[in-house]
Amino acid sequence: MNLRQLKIFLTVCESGSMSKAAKKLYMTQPSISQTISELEQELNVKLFERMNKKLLLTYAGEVLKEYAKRISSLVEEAQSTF
Amino acid sequence: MNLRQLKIFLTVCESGSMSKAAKKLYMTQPSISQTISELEQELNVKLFERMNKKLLLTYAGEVLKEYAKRISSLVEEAQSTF
DNA sequence: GCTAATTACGAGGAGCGTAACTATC
DNA sequence: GATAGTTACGCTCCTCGTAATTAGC
Repeated sequence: MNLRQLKIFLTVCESGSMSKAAKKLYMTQPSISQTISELEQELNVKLFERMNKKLLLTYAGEVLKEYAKRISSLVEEAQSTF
Repeated sequence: MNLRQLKIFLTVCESGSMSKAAKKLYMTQPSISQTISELEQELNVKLFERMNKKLLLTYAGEVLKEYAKRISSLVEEAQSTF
């Protein structure tokens, strides 16, 4: 787990789709998809339910999302300090 | 800035030297040194005062250390959840 | 002379893009 | 057939280790 993954995960959560997240982050869809898969494998948990072309956060996903938000804001705060 | 850098920085802070941090992290001295240098360059701030073979945290270093502790513990908490 | 830190450089792996495929609307 | 996601693959760059250098005890 690293900040890059958390940032991408958060963006997917907020935008509701990988393609939208890709645009926001100026990345491609496959890279986003791959990163989410890696994160799921590393944590050994499913973060999204892939249903009918719609991404749905699992409970684990919701939990991680809250951590990701707190961690990211701390990091941004730290960076803006210097 | 990433979690790897923060982890290494914290270990150097806590152990008081790069060589001790290297042992703790099962890494080599040069890798530690390089990572600290990168962090200083990225944040454009000096984190340690190199005096007489002794590493001394600067004020900026102290500030970053606190952020690093909070961020790292959050990350560990998140990881231990899954 | 030994320990600690920095600098230089090369190898291996992570991360991203392109291309191709699958599937849902 | 258009949009969204996954899989495959290659290239680039990051990260680490080894080797060599500098400096303080």
